[in-house]
Amino acid sequence: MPELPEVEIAARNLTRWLQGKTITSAHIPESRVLRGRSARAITAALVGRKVLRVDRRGKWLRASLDDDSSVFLHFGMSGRVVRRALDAPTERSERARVDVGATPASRASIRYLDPRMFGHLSIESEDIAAWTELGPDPLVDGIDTRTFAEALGQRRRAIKEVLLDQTVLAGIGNIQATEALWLARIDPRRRARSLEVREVGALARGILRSIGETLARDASPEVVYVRDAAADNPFRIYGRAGEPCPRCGAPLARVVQGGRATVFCPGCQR
DNA sequence: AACGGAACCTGAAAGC
DNA sequence: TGCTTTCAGGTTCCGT
Repeated sequence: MPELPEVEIAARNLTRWLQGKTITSAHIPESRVLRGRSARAITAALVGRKVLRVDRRGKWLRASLDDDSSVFLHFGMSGRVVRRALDAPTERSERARVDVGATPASRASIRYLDPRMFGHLSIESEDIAAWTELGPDPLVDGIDTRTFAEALGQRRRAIKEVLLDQTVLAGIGNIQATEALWLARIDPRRRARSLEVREVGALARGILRSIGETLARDASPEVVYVRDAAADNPFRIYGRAGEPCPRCGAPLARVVQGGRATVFCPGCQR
């Protein structure tokens, strides 16, 4: 379930699990998530390498290894990383596994799971275009309103669709775009270039707020009681078409833009 | 160049 | 209950 906040959590976890550690073994079956090299070649390139650091930009992860190569990982729609005991059984959706740790207490198995296989995993000697061509990352770089406004001013498409373009801002997905537009009271169907400067500012704040709240929630999962219905969907309007707008009470509407569902409030998003 | 739509996949939930 | 349909938080490619 990966937009920027989830990938940021994964980056923090991978840093804790892998930074400074040497990969003692790797188990990688052939699958379509692997790019450029065979499973066998990727496995061989990983074993014996130390992980120097893990970085995130947008929805991409980059693990720098001690031979100047890097692992690039993208979660697609259904990717995630987990830590398991060394002897935990292989899971159906397991696409890659590396084992680390020199001492018995520190040994662990880090696994990339991805049932739908829309993700990407590759080893590269240079940064890939998908990484270098990303726009500013809201968490890493912040959002400069002037730069953002200039980018939006060149686009004729709907603002919602433009927010999903990773070269404008990196890391925004369907949920964050939907939530941020609601926070900013902007109709997702408006052309990007039609936004006033103050609306661009409101949108930038909405994006940072939505990402920040999702991140805080994901980083400190509260105990959720089974009977608590709100636990299912923590978002303000995403996935809530037909329900009353939490701000003005009008029924939330659903439209499809660029093949993706958009929920918005016809009452207070203008 | 820019746009809409299809394609790539599996699995969970909703519908009948 | 069980089969069928729909939908999913992403990206890329293809034809217009």
